[in-house]
Amino acid sequence: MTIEEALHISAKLDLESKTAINLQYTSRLLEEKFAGLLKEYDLTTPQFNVLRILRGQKGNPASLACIQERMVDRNSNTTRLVDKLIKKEWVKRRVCPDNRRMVEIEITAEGLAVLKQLDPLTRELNAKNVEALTEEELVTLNTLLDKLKTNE
Amino acid sequence: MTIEEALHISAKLDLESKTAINLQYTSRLLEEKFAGLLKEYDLTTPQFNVLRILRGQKGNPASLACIQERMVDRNSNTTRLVDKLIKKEWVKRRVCPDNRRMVEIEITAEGLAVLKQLDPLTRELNAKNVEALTEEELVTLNTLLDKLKTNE
DNA sequence: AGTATACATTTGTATATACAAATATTGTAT
DNA sequence: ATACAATATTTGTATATACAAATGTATACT
Repeated sequence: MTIEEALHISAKLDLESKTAINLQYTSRLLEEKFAGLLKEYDLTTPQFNVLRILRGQKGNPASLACIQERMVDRNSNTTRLVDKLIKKEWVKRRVCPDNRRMVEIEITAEGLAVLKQLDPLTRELNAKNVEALTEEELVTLNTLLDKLKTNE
Repeated sequence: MTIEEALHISAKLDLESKTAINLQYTSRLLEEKFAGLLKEYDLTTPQFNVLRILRGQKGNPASLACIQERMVDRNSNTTRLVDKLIKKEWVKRRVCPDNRRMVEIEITAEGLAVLKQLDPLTRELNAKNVEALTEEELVTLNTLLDKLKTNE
């Protein structure tokens, strides 16, 4: 399906705009499916990302600023995002003893268990979402996306 | 920049997950820049998309359902989205005379003027956002994205 | 020490979004 | 005609998000 078909665009778009729009549209399709899976586990995408970041810390706690820095999604109000996860007891928070301005956030055993349960499911869904591409095409796509990001 | 670097991921991801995440992350970078431009013109991304869809109608009005169908973004509550645009006088709404359940939405001259003003700016921004890729690479990227969408 | 500045997080508030239920209109079957 | 289902939109409500201002803590300067 071309992006013109998907959006019912008749006017001819320049290649650059077409690519930018296509990227966002395609991404949105994947995001929605992913959000659907997470919802079954009472998680939103930003919440899931926070959990994943915390697991990546391998035992070390992370500050709020650290989490924000690594979020894929818009990251405003990480405080309240973490509040939700605390209420579910998937993370815990304490004031950093060395610097009481900072806060140390850590994933709990329950949080790790949820992620562990989700791991095969997210892997499976991701695989399904990109199954239209061969391995070689996946490598190419990754390379192009990485190149795009160097732009910053 | 690889996606592992961007997200500070040390664990090795399978190629499929990596690609899915990379796609969403890269897309988000573009989206944010685009939203920044629109904001200067008091527009959100969904609002901009509605205007663009209406312009694409070339004079024919569109129903709410028609707009929803064509939206790139999540499309819940198109009613209130259109309300915002009406308040700015960039679109107008009237009940469809043939079927009074339906509503006919049309872009105004002011709305068209705003889009016209934005056209070169969005084109320029899109071009800048993908400038790291050659024309050939852009074509390849588009092809891969189109292929990915056939999955539905 | 006292004051100003920078830093990290939290809170207030306005707006946006998601989801379900409600409303209004039309089409269909009896 | 009447009742019932289908369609298109709107509204209520809870939650999420964005942005700015506020809070509390640490650092630097005099």
